[in-house]
Parts: sequence; structure tokens; C-alpha cells
Amino acid sequence: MDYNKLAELLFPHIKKTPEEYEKIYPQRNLPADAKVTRLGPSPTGFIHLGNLYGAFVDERLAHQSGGVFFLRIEDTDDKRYVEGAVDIIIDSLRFFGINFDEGAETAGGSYGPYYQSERGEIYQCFAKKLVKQGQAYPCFLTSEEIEEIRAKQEANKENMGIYGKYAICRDLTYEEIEAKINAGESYVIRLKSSGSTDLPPEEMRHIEVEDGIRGTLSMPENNQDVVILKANGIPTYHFAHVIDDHFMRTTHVVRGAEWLPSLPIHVELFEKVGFEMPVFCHTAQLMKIDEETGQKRKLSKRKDPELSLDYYRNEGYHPAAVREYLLTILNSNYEEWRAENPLAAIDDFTFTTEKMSNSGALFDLNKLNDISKDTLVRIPASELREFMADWSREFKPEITHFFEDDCAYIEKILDLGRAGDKPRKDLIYAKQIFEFISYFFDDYFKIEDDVPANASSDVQDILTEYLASYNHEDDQSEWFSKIRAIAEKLGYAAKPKDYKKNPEIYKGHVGDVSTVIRIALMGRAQSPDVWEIQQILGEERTRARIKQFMS
RNA sequence: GUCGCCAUGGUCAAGUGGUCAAGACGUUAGCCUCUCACGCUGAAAUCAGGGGUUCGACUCCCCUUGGCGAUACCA
Repeated sequence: MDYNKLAELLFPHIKKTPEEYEKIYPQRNLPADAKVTRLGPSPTGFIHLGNLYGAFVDERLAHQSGGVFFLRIEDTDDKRYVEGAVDIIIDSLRFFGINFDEGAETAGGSYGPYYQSERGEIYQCFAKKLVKQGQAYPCFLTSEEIEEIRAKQEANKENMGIYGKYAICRDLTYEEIEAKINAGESYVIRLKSSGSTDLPPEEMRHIEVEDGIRGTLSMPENNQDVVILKANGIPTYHFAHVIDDHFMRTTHVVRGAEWLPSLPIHVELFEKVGFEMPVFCHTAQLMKIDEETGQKRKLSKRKDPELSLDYYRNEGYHPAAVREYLLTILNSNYEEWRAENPLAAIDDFTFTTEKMSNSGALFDLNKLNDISKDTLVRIPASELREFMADWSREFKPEITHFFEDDCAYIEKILDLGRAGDKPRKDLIYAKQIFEFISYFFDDYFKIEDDVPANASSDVQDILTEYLASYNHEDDQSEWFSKIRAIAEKLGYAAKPKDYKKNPEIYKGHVGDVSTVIRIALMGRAQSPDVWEIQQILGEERTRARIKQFMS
């Protein structure tokens, strides 16, 4: 077989040589330890927490080392394309603080095009090269024929796939190939694997790869004649990955562990095509418990809408909180570092692949919420106010004016109890924050809780006394001593401890009295400090709410 | 089915042959306290099972089990 002739038959239109591409996409001019990473999403427009998780690793690795982080759209599967998806990907990631230096629709870059669908000639050039080397060949198997082979293999308990004796198109002569092509038969280009097909797995040659996260990986070499170019001339992921990451000069390929099984394919492809391999970093996957089965499983874009990034934006999680959370599950020493450096910028943390876990972590909403509280408590009220305004504009526009009209008022509310060494940590995410403070807005103020049963008959008396003694100028302790006085006068213990000692001689204690006031003022039995709230509400509204509750 | 990855409390995990096996979330007892939060002090809770190697194994090897993943002209 004259492989050169075959290559020309298959790829008559490919004129550029591999060497020319090496010149078009030269080595990047970067410091020796700078890392070049990439995110390669397919344009379905759906990204979930798991994608963010991976993107974060890429981003940190690149930007921490003075390298480059670029975006490549892996649109080799035309069935999956969704309009506007790329913008969604870029915007969502940007919201969470992840920015690309290069790639699709961003800062440009000279290693493009960054859409795989526009890189056809490059792939074909290297497919042609492999054909010339006698290491790839056209395969005319139809899907029905492949299905038959699969059925036979299954029946014989053999390994699945096209390899060895099943790779019947390997043996086609030039004339046969030419005839089929002239007859209009469609075909794919397959790798002619040099892996052994008749040895048991343990005797097969093993490849060794040094993984950035998992250390030395040893697995049986590939022996499958995988498809590298589909019938439409577009490459499969395997081939596109090898070509693109070489010519885009990626140094570190960060991808999910679901790619581990196909690593031998990639190794063989890199060898045959003559490229140096990047460092692979196979990340563990974010998991969740499936509600139906109760089992742990990988995040799924179809099944887990609540893990969509949009969900977190919708709920109003602050991007900084999500980043904190992701980093704590990404690097096991992050939490400790954060405890020691509570105020440090997130970029000051040295992210390493060695500190990444290689077993899948379960997504933990509790933990996210806890981290979010700690994160928000460090954010100044003015910034939180803006965050709330931005969030509401997008998801709850009818309340946006609250966060824009009277900034001073809102900021006092958001800062409620946050001063001092032991600040309150009430705020978690925007939706929750609004509910938490909604009683400050007259339109949303409503009585939600019942007064304590033991004080229900004294409500009028308590509030009458309260109004009578109320002085908006009182400081906090003056104010509270008046509450104590009212409590005593009406038969309640001024101190809860007294009540606990002799419950029979009291109707209740001062807490019951203040709860009545709380409910009149906030509609809730639980709230931050009443005095502070009154100061924010103002005297007029304070008195009005008490009176309204009495009527 | 075959192949691969993984395996410390409910969850995230430190640990790298000799530890009373860190820490965080959650749960829980209490303290603080006008409620709720915050904070503080405690508690319960983990090395999947079985074989080796070793004076000694959570740590190394093997098997089993379990979970996850891959077995596409999807990525």
C-alpha cells in the first residue's frame, strides 16, 4: 500500500504541512514555570458547579504562575449547539471571578481559531500525516455493522470496540478504498493502533503518566482503532484534544476523572503525531446524592438544575462566598490558611494540585452556607447594598428601589449587629437576606409569630406601659431598664434566672415582655437587638407599629 | 460483562510505619444572654472486610466488598 497516495486520495485539499503549523503557532514566550491552561466546554450553555470547580483549578494554576488561561469552544458535536451559549459561559464565569486571557469572544489571542468547528484543516492535516505514516486509515463500517460486531463481542465475552481482527477496513487495498469513495460511501478515519490485541490485560504493555493530582498512573496501552475524524471531517474529542492542546501550547490539561479511561488513547495519539504531552491533572468530580436512589453520583446537567450556576445567582449567593467554598473543597489546606489569614485576599493563597483530593467530594450546602456567613460578615455594608441592588435588578426588580433609594437606611440595616468583636452572622444569600430584613419595609412588614401564651393577656398593658415610658433618646441600657421595670410591674421576673429559680411566683420573665414588643415591632419573636432596630426605624414608625398592633 | 479510578466519623478531610487518629460543617450538652444569632467550653461519631510484609500497620502489597466512571462518528 502506498500511504502517500492514500493520503492524497483522502485529503487532496490539504496542502499545508505539519511544519507550517508549528511556525504559525510557535511556543509561547512565557517564563519557564508559567502554566497555560484552558477550559474546553461544549456550547450547551449549561454550566454547573462542577464546571466552575474545574475552571477554578485552571484559572488558579494559570494566573498564579503568570501564565495564560484561555477558552476553547469544543463544538465538534453539532447536535449539542445552543444559541448564545458562549456568552452565557463567559458571563457566568466572570460573575464568579473567573476571567479568560484569551479565546473565544474575549481578548482574542493568536492561537485561534478557538472554536473547534473552525479548525477543520488543522485536524485534517494531521490526520493526513497519520495516514501517510500508515497509522490511520479510512473505515467504511456502517453503524449497523458496528452494532453487529458489538453484539458478537458481547456474546463471546470479548472486549468491545474496533480493534485487531474486527478492524476489517485496515486490510482494504487502495483500489477497494478508491472504489468505495467513488461509490459515495461515507467513512471515518481511524487510528491504526499499535497496541497488542491478543494479550491479556496484565501482560499488555503499560503506559506510565505522571498526573499532576494523582501521581504516577500506570495503565494498559490503548489497542482500539478509535475514530479520529468523523464522517463529516470533524474530529472526535480525542483527536481535537491532542492537536489543539499542542498548538495552543497548553502546558496543563485539567479535566475530570471521567477522562482517565481514555488517557491511553491520548498517549498513543500524542506519540504517533509526534507531540510532547502536556501535564494531565485529572480532578475528582463533585458528587451529589441522588434523591431517587440515595446513591452518590456525578453531577449531571440534566438531573441537577439546582446545581446550575444560575441557581446560585438566582438565590443570590455572593460570588466571593462560592469561591471560598470551592477553594475549601479544592485544596485541603485552604480552610486552615483562611483561619490564619481571615482578611487576606483569595489570590494570596498558594493553590497546588498536590493538595487536591482524588476522591469525589459530595456537594455540601450546609458548608456553603456557613462559609457564606463568614464571607459576608467581612464585606462592608455599602458593598453588600450594591450587591443586593444588582441581584434584585436581575431576579426581583420590584424590590430594587429599596436598595437604591435610601442607601444610608439600607446600610444601617445591613450593618445591624455587625460591629464589634463578635459580629452577628445572619446574612447568607440575597434571597435570604431580603427575607431576613423585610420587616424594615412597610410593604413587607407583617405579623408572623404569635405572642407567648403566658403573656397574651397582658399585651395591651405591656404595650401601653411601653409607649408611655418610651423615649427615643434613651441609650440602650436606659431603654432596657425600662423594659425590666415594666416586667416587674406586671408580675414578670426582671431576670430570667429569677424566674428559673421560682417559676411559680412569676407569670414569666422579661424575655416574654420583650418578645411582645418584638412582635409588635417586627412581627417576629426573634430578631436582632430591638433598641438598634428602633433607632433605624425612627421614633415615628416605632410608635406607629406599637399602636397599630394594639388596635 | 470488561477495563479504570477511589475508599478515615452523617459530610469535607489531616495523617504519609510507632499519634490518647488533627481540624471544619452538621448533630448535641452547657455557658453567655431580653429572643434569635454571634462567641466560648464540652460530647457523641471514622480508619469497609480478610489476608500478608513488619518487632509494629490507617499508612506498604494482594484479594473481597462497595462507590464512581469509561466502554460512541458525545464531550
